[in-house]
Amino acid sequence: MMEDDTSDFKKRYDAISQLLQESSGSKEVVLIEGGEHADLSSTQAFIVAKEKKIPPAKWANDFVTKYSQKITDVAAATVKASGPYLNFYFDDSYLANVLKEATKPGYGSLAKKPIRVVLEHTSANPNGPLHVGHIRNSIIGDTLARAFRKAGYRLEIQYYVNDMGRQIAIVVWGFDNLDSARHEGEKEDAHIARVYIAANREIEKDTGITRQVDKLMQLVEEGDPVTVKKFRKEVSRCLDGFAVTLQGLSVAHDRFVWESDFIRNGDTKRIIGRIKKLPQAKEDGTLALDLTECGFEKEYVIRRSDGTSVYGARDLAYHAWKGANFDRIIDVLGADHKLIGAQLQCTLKLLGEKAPDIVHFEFVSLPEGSMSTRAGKFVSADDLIAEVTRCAYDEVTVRRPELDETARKAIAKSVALAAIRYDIVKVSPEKSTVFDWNEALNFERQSGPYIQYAHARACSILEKAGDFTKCYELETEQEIAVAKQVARFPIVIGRVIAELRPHLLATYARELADAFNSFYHFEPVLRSAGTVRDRRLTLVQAVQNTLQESLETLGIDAISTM
RNA sequence: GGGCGAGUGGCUUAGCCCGGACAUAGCGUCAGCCUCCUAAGCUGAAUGCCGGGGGUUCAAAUCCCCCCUCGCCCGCCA
Repeated sequence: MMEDDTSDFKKRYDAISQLLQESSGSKEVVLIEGGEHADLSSTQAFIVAKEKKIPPAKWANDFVTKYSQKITDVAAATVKASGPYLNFYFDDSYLANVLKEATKPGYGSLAKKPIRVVLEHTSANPNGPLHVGHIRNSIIGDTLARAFRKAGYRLEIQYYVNDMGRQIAIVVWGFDNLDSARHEGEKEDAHIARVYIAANREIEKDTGITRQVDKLMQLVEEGDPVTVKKFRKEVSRCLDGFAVTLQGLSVAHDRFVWESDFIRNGDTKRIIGRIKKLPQAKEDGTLALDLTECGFEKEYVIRRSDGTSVYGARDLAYHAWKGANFDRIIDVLGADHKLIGAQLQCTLKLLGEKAPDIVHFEFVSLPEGSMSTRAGKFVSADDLIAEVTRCAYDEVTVRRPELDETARKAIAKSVALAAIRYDIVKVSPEKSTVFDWNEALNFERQSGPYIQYAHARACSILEKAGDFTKCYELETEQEIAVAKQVARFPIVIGRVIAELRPHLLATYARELADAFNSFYHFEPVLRSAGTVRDRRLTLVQAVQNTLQESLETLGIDAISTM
């Protein structure tokens, strides 16, 4: 297992960084990834030039003559000046060490940490099936969760069930008042959506229904047994439907936390009591908070004038509970929750509670406009999975006609999952997207199946090779380029965690596959002999293992044939 | 009106937080590559005032200011 703070790369980085600081006498040290130029690069010369009025290229040259030996001694690297740029090149032991680590199971795992993290994602209202917008939340959240576990954290994944919202009250009203029998073979969440859409149409025609819905909400907050039971029943049925969808996406939760529990157990009442005592509290029929110090113009309402709590109050109770049981809280939320999320963070800080880190993602819309469960305007995740799986099956059938149907179906299922998850996770969360069937059904480059294919190719080579002696001394440019990509994996895992940006891993996996494919076409493995064959097979094994670990962290099956 | 996010070749997209050496890749277009380890692949070509304008800097896609366009939010809904 790789220790993140003692890795070979980090050691060399730190040593070089130290020498740069020493030589420049500057507080600021610039040491960056060298990319195509070198293993590490520095533009320290420009800083020195500014501070000491020494021409940058001259300083860089002087550094090389004065520090070459020291660099070799402490970091096993050579340094060259390229004009004002300093380029550092690690010696052969670097990539040899990388290959040794990368061929071990679990490569990229970071040191175990005693930190307990709770990560909440998806948490969609149970009033209709998950659609392509919801699953952006699920996939970002699940990928992040997998990365946290890979990075050695203790993690619990939660789904916060909004079981007392207006939407659910509307659903319950629909079941009480409309023709609402389930159709033959209809999935439970789809059934609920149908009733929800119908109920909303009735509300549009007759606004008097709104009062009946309000009454239901009041009853549920009071804990009226019959009403509570009705709410629970429909919410549970919807969650059963979600479970099928989420399983199809390889997305798992450890715990479902019900919003109404925070009313029942008194937590909401207690947190309202604490909020009342805050200097920012304003009680005037309603209970509200003045959050101008956090930059919010409008008051944040906690309790209605009729004495009932709003969603925000329950959410505060939920987060206080999370804070009491975990060291760190992470929430994955849509961009529409930015304001409410910031208000939540601010209020928790005022209360002296842990505030969550919130990962926001922008909206997914359809070519014809934004999605709406109420209007029945959405592409459900179930339809997406079904359609992508169908296309994947056709594709497998064309490519591998010799396989039996069961095998082709199994591959199609994994390929479809890869296509969907990758298509969503590859885009940075702050980009709003328009759902595109062509993109979703594309299994070529920059897709999940492309990376799976590179992995399957590596598996195939290893299978045909049989036993071989490990050899860690690489030589050709292609081999070295691939190994350098392999080396980045633990660093990428670390960055995904630090920046809460899972798409970095998606980009990385694609780049590793690119490098490997290029190597594959230029350097024969099985047709080479002796140590050349051994070292290339060792490299293929490192790539196979790294791709497998990357894919699994992305929640994609690392299949060995396709 | 205010707040947040986005704007990168025809389309999609990385890089932006933390400024540096020819701006990442895919789709599409054009030209090639399967008697050879899986062609869901590889190679090459064309296509970019990195939304516009100022500024800071030796150096700006990246930092600062202004403007434009698009999305989201601004409820005693959740």
